[in-house]
Amino acid sequence: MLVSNHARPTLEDVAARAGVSRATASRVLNASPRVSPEALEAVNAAVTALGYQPNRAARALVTRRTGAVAVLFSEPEPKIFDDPHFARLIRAGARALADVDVQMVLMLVHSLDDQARAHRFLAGGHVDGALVFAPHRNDELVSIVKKLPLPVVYAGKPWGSLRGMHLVDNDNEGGAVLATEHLKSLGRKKIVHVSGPLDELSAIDRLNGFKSAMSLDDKGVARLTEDGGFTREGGRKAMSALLARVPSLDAVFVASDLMAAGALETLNEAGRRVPEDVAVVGFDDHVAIAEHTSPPLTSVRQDSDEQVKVMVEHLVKLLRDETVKKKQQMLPTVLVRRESA
Amino acid sequence: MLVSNHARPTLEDVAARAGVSRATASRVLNASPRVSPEALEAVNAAVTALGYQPNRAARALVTRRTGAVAVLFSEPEPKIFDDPHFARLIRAGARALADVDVQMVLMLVHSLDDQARAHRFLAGGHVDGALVFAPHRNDELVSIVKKLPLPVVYAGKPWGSLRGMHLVDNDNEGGAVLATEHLKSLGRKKIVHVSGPLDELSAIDRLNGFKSAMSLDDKGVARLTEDGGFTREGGRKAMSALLARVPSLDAVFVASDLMAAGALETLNEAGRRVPEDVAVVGFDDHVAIAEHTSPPLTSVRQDSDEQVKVMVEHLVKLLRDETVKKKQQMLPTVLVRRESA
DNA sequence: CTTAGCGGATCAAAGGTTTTCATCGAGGAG
DNA sequence: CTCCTCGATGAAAACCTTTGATCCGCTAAG
Repeated sequence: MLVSNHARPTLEDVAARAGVSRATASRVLNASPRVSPEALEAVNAAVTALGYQPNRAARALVTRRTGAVAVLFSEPEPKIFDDPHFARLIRAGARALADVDVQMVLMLVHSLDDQARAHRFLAGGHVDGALVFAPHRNDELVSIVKKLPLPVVYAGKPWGSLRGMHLVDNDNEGGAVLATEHLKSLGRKKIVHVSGPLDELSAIDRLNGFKSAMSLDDKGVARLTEDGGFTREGGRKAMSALLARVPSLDAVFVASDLMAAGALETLNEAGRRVPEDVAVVGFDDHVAIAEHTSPPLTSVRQDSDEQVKVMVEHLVKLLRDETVKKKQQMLPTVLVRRESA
Repeated sequence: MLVSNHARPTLEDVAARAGVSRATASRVLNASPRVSPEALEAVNAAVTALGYQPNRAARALVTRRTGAVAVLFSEPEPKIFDDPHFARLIRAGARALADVDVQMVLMLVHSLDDQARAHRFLAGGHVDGALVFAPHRNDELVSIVKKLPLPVVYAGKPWGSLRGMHLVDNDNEGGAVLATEHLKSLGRKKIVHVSGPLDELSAIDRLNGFKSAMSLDDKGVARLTEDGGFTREGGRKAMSALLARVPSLDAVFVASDLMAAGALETLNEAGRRVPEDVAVVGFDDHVAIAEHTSPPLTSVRQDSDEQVKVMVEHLVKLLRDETVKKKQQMLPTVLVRRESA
């Protein structure tokens, strides 16, 4: 029967009820081997009887670990968070961390103030580790975090030296090759590319994939690609520019689904039929977008849920001081065929 | 100069350096009035010199407060989190909580397991309070949370009795009236409504607003409204059903922008021009949607950022044991005109 | 001159857990 | 029968902060 006494039971209470000392009770809770079966059972019984919950603060005080990790999103433009990709990452993080019973402390970092706050927070020892999403070039946050004596796992490659950093990346380059090869296999001859902003490494990797699959030199790249800034509107504009520059184009690989949606609008307005006149492949395979364009969008899938899951597993290992075989992991991408190519 | 000693400085160190006792140093940090100006200055100097950061665990242990609040999203269907609305709420929450220096612990609650985990967590005293987003009918999570001796502020009206509950709601009913009156003022005679799922109170409130603005009885409601389930696809289907049932309709008030996007597609396919033949008003004013439909969507704006901000302010007051004048607050909605009506 | 009052500082306890070290008892070896 | 070993347990220290009780040195009132 649950005691409805207002004060929460303490380990002392549990020990008393089980007829053992506080030390033994603690050992049971922490699954120490040096405890007799009888004691173990008695303590467990007392725990459930009293509805005992360890006091996190007290535990943290002595163990010097908090049982929480920070999840940092660095993004200078707040509106980018309307991107469904962001929601997906958060959801995946929440789930994966909950599964291992770790608190998720979410921090969104936009301004310099936010950076300072994040720094204080991380340096203050309020978390045991961090997951960092910082895709942009020369992000100050990365430099800050790097200096801290704190286990960190990055999503994708942060800008700068990767030495000793733990990260989980999607195979952006491989995905881009996949997409481009697919277009080539359809017999397309004039393939162009709408890239993401080149201050993000994922965009660069995708561009590089396109470049190598097409065997392009820098001049070719300059002619056949256009930056769409990872926005829908940017996708529209980039597509217009490419149509003007390469009127005979018959296929386009677009570095994100959102931009691809914009590009499709432009192609429609220009009277080009998809996929008859122009084949289109996107990237992200975000179903909420890809399934609702007309026609539905063929796209490269990167499994964000998996990425975050692997990041969490990786971080947990670091927290447990286990050795990790590979500091930097690469996740495969696959092509999902719909009607646009 | 920062001491690069690996161990973090403690209050004891600060006190020693300032030439006062630990107690005095503590009072300075907590802005107690009973401290001399000299002591205050000496302590502050020591704090900055050492880069001292209070140990959260130790503080939590003695004060019995954690400096963290939980943010709970209860949603049986995980995919709903792809809804941009969700990202917006999270972003607003992160910002508002960071501004008052409170940790945000995010929990997504889908399954019964998740509920149990949330219960353990909240009952375990790991947070000082909670923000709860649980729009659905008879959500078990609400009953669970209600029983806990924990300050909680709800987003919108949770199902069931509202006695003594703290909540911040948008004026859904008022917004629906606004939308409907606007359509009437345009001279429209046959106005119909695509509602949200009627197991969400926000959907019911919007339906009620429509009902009262149109002076409908239940029979009228049954004929002129259709449930679109707050999804794009649902919006399409509901619109089809309404077109079949009321072929002469000349306006529609749709209870969410996402559904409105679907409804617009259906109207296009049916050859009805918007707004000439059918005027359309949405709800949410989610720019990423409303500005990209064709034509751009007139919509009722509910300011989610503001809602969350007010929720946080409200919760903070509860945490400080301040009295709150109004337990239940209602935020106004406004009509944003674009081209669809 | 004594004493009450007061501002300001210190002392010490409390808060709940983990963990080291010592103790205790039983069982095996000599 | 005694000595050792070893496994299980308990006592107590340590983690760092807040806070009520206490104390000290002065001034103002009686």
